[in-house]
Amino acid sequence: MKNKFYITTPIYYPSGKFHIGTAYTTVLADTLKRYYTLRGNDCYLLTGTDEHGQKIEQVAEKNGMTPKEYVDFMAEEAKKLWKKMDIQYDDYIQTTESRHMQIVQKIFKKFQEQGDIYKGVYEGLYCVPCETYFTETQLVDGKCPDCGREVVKMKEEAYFFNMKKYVDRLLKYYDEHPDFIKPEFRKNEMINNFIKPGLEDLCVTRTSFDWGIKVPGDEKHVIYVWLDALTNYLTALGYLSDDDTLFKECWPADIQIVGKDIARFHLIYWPIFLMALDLPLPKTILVHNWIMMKDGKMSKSKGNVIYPETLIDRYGLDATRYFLLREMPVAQDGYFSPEAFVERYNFDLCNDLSNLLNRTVSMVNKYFEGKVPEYRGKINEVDEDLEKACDVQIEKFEKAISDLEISSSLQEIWTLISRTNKYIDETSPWALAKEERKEELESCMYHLIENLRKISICLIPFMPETSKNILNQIGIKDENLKTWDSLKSYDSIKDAKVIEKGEPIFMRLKLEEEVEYIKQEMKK
RNA sequence: CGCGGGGUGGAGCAGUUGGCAGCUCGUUGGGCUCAUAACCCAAAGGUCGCAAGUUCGAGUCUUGCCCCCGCAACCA
Repeated sequence: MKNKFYITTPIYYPSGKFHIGTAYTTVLADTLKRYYTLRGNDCYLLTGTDEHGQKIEQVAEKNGMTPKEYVDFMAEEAKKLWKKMDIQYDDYIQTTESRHMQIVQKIFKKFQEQGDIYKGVYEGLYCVPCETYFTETQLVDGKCPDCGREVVKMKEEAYFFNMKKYVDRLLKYYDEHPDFIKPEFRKNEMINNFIKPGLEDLCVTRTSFDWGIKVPGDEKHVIYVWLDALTNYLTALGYLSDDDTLFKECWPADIQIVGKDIARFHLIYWPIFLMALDLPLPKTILVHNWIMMKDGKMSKSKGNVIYPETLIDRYGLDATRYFLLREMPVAQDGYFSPEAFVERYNFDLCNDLSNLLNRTVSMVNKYFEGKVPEYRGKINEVDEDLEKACDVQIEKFEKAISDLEISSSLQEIWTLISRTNKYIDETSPWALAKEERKEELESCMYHLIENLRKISICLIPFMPETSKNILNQIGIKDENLKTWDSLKSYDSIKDAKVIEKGEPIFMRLKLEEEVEYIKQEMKK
C-alpha cells in the first residue's frame, strides 16, 4: 500500500567535486521533504550517485584508484556534504551496488523478452584516443571536444530500446496529466524537439568500455547510462527483489527533481521505461534550471566556481540554503554573485528577520521582564489588520510552495516579516510604555511573539536551525505550538518567557570585505 | 521559416483570466529610537524591444520585425 511521500533527487555523476548546482538540487529536495513532513506526510527521500561509464573509468585511473574505489570515495564525499548541509535523505543508492545491478539485469531481460530491446548497430563519431563517441553537434570544429583530434565514423553492435512503440501512449499521458511535468513549457520542448521529429530508439548498451553492468548472456556488452541510471529510483526501493515492501509503500513517486540538462531523459525515456514495466508514472517531475555566474557557466578556467562549503563554512548553512532557495526561480536560471549573496544576507536575514527578533525580545524583556503577556484579543484596528495580514500571507505561502514556487514562497514569508516590522512602528510600543497604556502594550508584545512563532514554523523547511533558534529565543517550548496546524490559532501562547539576552541570529556583513573574500575563494 | 526562454523606471525582477504599471536594491527627503548606522513613511524615476492590428480599453491577445540566452538526440 502506498503510504509514503516519495521524493527523489537525480543520482549525481561523480566525475568531479560536487558543486553548488548539485547542492541546490539536493537542498530543494530536502526542503520539500521537510515541508511535506510538516504537513503530516511520511516522507522518503532518495539520493545517490551514478557510477558507471567511461568517464569514471578514466578519472579513477588518473587518481590511481580502481573505478570502484574511486566511486566509493566519491559517495563518501557526497554523504559528507549532505551531512554538512543537513540533508535528511533516507537512502543513498550507488549504481555499483549489487542490489541495483542485479535488478537492472532483470529489467534488461524483461525488456528483451517483451521485445522492447533488440540488437542493432550503433553508428557514431568516435575519438579513438579518448575512446568516446560524440554527436556531430558536440564536435568542436569537426574534432574531438576533449582532445581536439580527428574523429572517425565507427560502428558497433549494440542493443536498442524500442521507444517508438510507446510514443503515442506517452503523448496521451502528457495530455491527461497536466501536473506530470513542471514547469509546463518543458513538455512542449520535449514534444517539439524530440517527439514530433520522430523519436529515435535509444541505444542502451556499449562494447567500447567495461565499467558498467553486463548484459545478461552477452557479456561483451555493458548496459549504457540511462537504463542503468534511471532505474535507481526503483531498485533503491527493492523493486523486483525479495523484499519489495518499501517499493509498495513509495511508488509511484510524488516528486522527482531533475536539472534541465537531464530533462529529456526523465520526461521521455523514463516514463517509457515505466510503461514497459507496467508501472504507474511519478506524479510530478520538477525540472529546475541552473545556477549561472554573471559571466556565464561556472568553469574552473574562468575562476568562477563556487562550492557550497565555501559559503557554509563562513556564513552558515541556513544562510546558504536561504540564498539558493530564494535566488533560484526554479523555472529560470538563477545567478550567483558574491554581491548578491552578501546583500541577501544583510537585507533579508539581518535587517528584516534577525532584527525583528532582536527588537522584539529586547522589548519583552524591557517592558515585561521577559514574560510574554497573554492574548487580549483584537483590541484595536491595528491588531485586527495585523492578524488579517498574517492569515493572508500564510495562505499565499501555502499556495506558492504547493505549486513548487519555492522562491515565491520565501517572498511571502518575508512579506509577513516586513509587515510585522511595520506593526512595531504603527503601535510605537515605547510610547505605550511611557504613557502606561498597559493593555495595548501587552497586546503588541503578544502579537509580535505570535507572528515570530508563525514565521518560524513557515521557515522550518528552508532554514531548520534558524527556525529552532527563533522559537527558542521567544520561549516557545510546547511542541504543539510548532506544528502546521498551530498556524491557524492566534491565542495559544501561554506562559512563554523570552530569553534574557537575545543573540542576533544573523549579524551584518561588511559588503566589500566579504565580496572580496568570496571572490578569492572562487579563484582557488 | 528548427524548438524553447527572455527583452518592464539606475540594477535585479513580479505582472494568472486585457481595465488607472508593481516589488526588492539604489537615490532624495522625512519619521522613530525597541533593535544590528537597523526599522517605518514619502518622493523622484518607465516610449512596458520595434511596428502594425483587434478592442471602449493591451505589458497582457494577433501578425511581422530586431536583440540576448539556452536546447537541437544518446553529453549526467
